[in-house]
Amino acid sequence: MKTDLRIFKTKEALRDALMHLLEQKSLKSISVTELCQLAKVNRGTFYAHYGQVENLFEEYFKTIMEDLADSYQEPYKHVRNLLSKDVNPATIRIFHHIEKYETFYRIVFSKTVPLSYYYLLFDHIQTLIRDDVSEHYLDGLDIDISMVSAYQANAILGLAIEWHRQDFKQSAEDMNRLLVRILSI
Amino acid sequence: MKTDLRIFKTKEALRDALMHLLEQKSLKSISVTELCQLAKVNRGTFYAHYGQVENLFEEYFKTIMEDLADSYQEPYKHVRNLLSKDVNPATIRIFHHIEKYETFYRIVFSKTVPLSYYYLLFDHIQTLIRDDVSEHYLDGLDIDISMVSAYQANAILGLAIEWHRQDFKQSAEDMNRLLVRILSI
DNA sequence: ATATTTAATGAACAAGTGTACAATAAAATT
DNA sequence: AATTTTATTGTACACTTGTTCATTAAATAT
Repeated sequence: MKTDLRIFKTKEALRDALMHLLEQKSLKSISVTELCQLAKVNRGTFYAHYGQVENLFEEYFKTIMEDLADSYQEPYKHVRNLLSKDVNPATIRIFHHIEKYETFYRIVFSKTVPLSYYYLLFDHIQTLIRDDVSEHYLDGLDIDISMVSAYQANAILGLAIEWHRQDFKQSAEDMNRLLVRILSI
Repeated sequence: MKTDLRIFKTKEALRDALMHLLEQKSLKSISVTELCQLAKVNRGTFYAHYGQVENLFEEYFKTIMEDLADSYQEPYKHVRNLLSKDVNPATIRIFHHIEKYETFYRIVFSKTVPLSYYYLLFDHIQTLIRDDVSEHYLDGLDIDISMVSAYQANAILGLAIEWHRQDFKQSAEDMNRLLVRILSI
């Protein structure tokens, strides 16, 4: 059962309109009314699919998260585990992923955006890290895997936040090397 | 030059009204109108001081952050540095602080709240940690202190997020021990 | 090709938002 | 105590929000 063509078209029109508006103004300042005017979609139609502008953004979010998963999986083709003290910086791809979607992450890390976006990001990274942690770190240790992965996932996000705060002036390569150095302290 | 008594009174009335409403509903669902009705303050007066309900909450935020600073400073009276591998769990007070203001932190960690609150919290912890890091960790190492403190501050916040997600079922004491164990891995 | 299903539209509603301004009242100043 | 300053009030306005529903139109199924 595929989705009705009309639904596909309206969602597409709304997504395109949102992307255009995001180049000019912040997510929070975009009203449902102006979004629908630009997309040439009835306001009632918008509410039939989404409750607020943020929900529309979250759909776009998911496509980015798929790339994130790919980016994280990538080094596994080459090395055993990621968060060890002797990992090769070149194998970490997460900062390259952020660099690739810089425009997107400037929104996700902006102050006015709801915390839910951060959590979506956090969740993904935590899940990706969880496997690492459980396989390589905690052999036999009685310790909550969720906690350890939350700790390490958010630590990396801390670097991303600081990177954003410093206006992404470092290269993704720099950030990789930095992460590896911190892990080795 | 002290503030006008009238200003003090209206701010107090608004703060009290907000606290009462927060016990019943989420921050996001509180309208300026209902807040002002409860506080018996004209809506125009609210807009003279704050732009939105969130701004009012941020004022309350600051008082909590003062307690956080005290909580963090506390162990310094007893030990050298906090984030070492052999720190005494009893000396870490941050989880106790969160436990003390659990109602507040349930709001700060809730999904619908703006990311700015998280940043306020992050900033405070990062600043508190920065001194630790610069004094004890990086002697002679050429590494960005902001990055290292961002890494470690957010790592701790990762534990707090996971703690919140597990509905604060662990005690603050448990969280302390957990942090120390993770640091020793 | 026609019938059926279902999504989009337009209009209307009560409610909240953000702003403006003259009138009022309360606090600070003299 | 009288005067000046300034915060609060009440009212009004154009606008956005979220919802409802009958009508229209597009897509799917027969």
